[in-house]
Amino acid sequence: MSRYNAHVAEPKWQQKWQEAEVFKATRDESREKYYVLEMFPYPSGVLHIGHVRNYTMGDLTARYKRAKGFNVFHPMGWDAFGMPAENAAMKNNTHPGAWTYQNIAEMKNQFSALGLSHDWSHEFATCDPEYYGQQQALFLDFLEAGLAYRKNASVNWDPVDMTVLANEQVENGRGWRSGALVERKELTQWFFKISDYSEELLTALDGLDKWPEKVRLMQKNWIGKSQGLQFNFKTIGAPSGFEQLEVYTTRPDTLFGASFAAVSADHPLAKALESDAQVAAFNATCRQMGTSAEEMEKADKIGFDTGIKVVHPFDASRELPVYIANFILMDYGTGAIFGCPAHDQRDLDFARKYDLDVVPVVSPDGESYEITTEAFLDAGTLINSGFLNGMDIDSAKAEIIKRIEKAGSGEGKTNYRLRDWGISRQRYWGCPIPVVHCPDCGVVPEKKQNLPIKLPEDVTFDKPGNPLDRHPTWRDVDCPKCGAAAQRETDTMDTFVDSSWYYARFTSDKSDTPTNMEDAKYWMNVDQYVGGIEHAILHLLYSRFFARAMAKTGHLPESAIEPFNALFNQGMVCHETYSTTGPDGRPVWHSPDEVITKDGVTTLRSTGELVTVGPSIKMSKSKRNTVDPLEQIEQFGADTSRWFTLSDSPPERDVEWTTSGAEASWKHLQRVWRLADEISQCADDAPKGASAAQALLKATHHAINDVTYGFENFAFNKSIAKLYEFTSALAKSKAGNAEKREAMKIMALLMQPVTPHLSEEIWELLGGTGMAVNAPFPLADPELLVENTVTLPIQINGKRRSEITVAKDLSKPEVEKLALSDHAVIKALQGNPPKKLIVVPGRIINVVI
RNA sequence: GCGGGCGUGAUGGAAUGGUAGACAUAACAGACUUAAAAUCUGUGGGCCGUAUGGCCGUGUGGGUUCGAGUCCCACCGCCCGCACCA
Repeated sequence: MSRYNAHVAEPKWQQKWQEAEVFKATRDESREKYYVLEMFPYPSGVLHIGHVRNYTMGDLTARYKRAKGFNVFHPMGWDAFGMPAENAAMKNNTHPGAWTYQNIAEMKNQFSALGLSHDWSHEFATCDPEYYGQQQALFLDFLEAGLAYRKNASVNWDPVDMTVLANEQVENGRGWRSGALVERKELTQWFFKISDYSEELLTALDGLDKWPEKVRLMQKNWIGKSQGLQFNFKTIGAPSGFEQLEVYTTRPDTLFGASFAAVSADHPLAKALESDAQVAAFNATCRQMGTSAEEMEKADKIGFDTGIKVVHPFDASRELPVYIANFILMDYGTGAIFGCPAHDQRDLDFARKYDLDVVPVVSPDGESYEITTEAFLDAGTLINSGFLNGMDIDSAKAEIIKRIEKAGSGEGKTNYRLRDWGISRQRYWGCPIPVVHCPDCGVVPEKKQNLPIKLPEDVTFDKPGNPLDRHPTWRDVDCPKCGAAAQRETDTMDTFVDSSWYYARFTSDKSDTPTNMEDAKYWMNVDQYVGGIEHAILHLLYSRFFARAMAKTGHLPESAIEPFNALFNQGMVCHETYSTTGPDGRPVWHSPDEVITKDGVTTLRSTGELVTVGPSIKMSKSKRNTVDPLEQIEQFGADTSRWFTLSDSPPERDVEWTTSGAEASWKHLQRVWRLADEISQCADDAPKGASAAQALLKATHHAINDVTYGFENFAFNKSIAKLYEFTSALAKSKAGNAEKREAMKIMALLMQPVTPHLSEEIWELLGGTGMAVNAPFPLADPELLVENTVTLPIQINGKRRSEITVAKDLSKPEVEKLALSDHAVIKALQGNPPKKLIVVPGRIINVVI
């Protein structure tokens, strides 16, 4: 009996697949395509166990769909720009490019060891000039279409990394990489006009029915649509140019409850008043305030009374004080509000502090009442509100908007939280923004024939900041328009730009335009996208915007504006933690291979010291609870890792990596191999018994049916469970060897998307035609899934008491008769008729007494 | 604060409103073995009972239903996202 040796079999089959180019996809209009894509990795140089899970799931889908007859497109590439390369360059005195391409080479080897069915012929890295040159072409088209523009904006500035950070890269007021306190800074930056698509990006979410509900909701909240009224107050005592103050509100119905107005410290009015030292000092205080969650929780509402008043639009006798307040955001609405303390908690807190009026204008019962410490936010009837009295909130909103619009001092307005996407980064290792700054012509787009604008090779990272900025021979150029001495834009693009269209580039990666319409029409959209939930908003929202912008500029068909038909977010891989107590009383973490568990006691291998076993949490370097996928492959082979990451836990949930679980997977695969080996060594004898053969056939088709269901529905753990069952059934079967051989061949094909190498070995051993990877996926025969008899549980008053086995299509009256003659039922009825008798055909019987 | 999700054996988890705990892990017992490993077989929610069997059981309390892990209401706990968004 031979033992299955993964270390020999796996490289062998990987090579055979490669030689036969089985995963190479070519456009073929006569076949239905299926585009499977996993979020492409950052080439850190190290394959993580999380990659294994992500790419195994995508690979399973790709292999399964291939076996189902689809023309599967499964490309792979590298998200290769970004700061780690610059940091490595600084640390090791290398070039970011050299470091990156070295990592790519290493990671590609590690990926191939997993036996993934990628079509590498489309491979690119986003740092290839052929890729980012096309990205520059897209930028120029976006610029021409008005989708890219430059403006002065207040941005998050990381003083250590010396670059702008996106809002999401700021955590608790600190730069996510450097940990430095982030500063607000006014800079002229490039933006993409994603806000043009706010409404469309929101409404189109409804159509993404194969996306997780959670992701759609997160995007919806992120876009943050609100409907309200934007209008002008007349001011009294304001500086020249500020005769009016424009505010935004979603509660125009509460206008009669207004007791103050407030503006942001960054509002033009607040700035105009800064000649007053007190105002300047107050504004400075506001700007310094932390933006972290706890700080905001604790922060008091503070305000500065400017002495300016605004006049109530419907009661000229009422004048409201205008404050500068720390809780008003400049970049939402108009940066100015009116405060209605009775119906807004913040306004109430503020009013209590500065002793302002609190007048309820919405009442639950139509009667007036006192507001104490909590604002009233529910629905109700308008009171204390002149012409609005007696109306409900919606009518009152409509009425106010109507009157304000009639008076010409404002209009109903929809606002979105989503802001334009700032893409300028003061970094070297990114895609250069292809424009030139000319003293005479201003901002001049680079000519397309000059693309790509390549990054210079001769750069140093011995100083902080952007090396492009201090690279005169690269920076100083002639103006493309007038030829005068000018300077290149030295900012590069946010790396999220790179990943916003790579899926489209894969469809025609050699094209000298960003895409090729014919290819894009055939291959787009991505039918199944697989990746982590951490990209729920940014990457996926940016990609949705990009696809629309590319359609508008003629680079994608209209049908591809939602680039990902289906999205799946896989869970993380977790592991127990192991710690001992160090001399300073703090925990010392140990890696899984440093400890040993025997008889339920976990100790250190080296010293025998007792180890505290912590809960299973996300693998991280700091807790040292990582397992190295390469070591796992070394020990058990890739198929075992693939099998284990898919078993036990549902794909969307976190999976716990245990040594025993990995070993058990390995043992099971060995068992399958042994079974196949035994079958291969027996002559095909005459059928032993028709009933055993029939039972095996039925078990086989149930397995086909159930495994298929799991593969189709991202319930891979259930498919694995069914494969375990099928293995047991086959091992115990008394059917003849010919029947067992057929069952085992079907087993190999069912397992092929999960354990492709082992499947090939078994397929070959049992004389399958060609390679298993090219064999069609088995199809269940519906005839073999139905049973002739069915066992019906009998409940008495909803509790299971007995069961009867009857013919599948026995009539309901017959079943009732049989049920009533069951010994448990007779005993329970004691001669009385049942109150009710429920028979659910093929399911259950319930006797109510 | 707002929004969303989840609570099932020692553990990961199964269960179109219809026999709760499939499958797997850990554990225990047995077979094989001089022994171990490997392999195979079996037991496996709790309590009572020799047993047929009975009672209880899916975070807690209620409800709908012939029947609830599943649907509805309230509460408790945990997790995630957003957060001074007017």
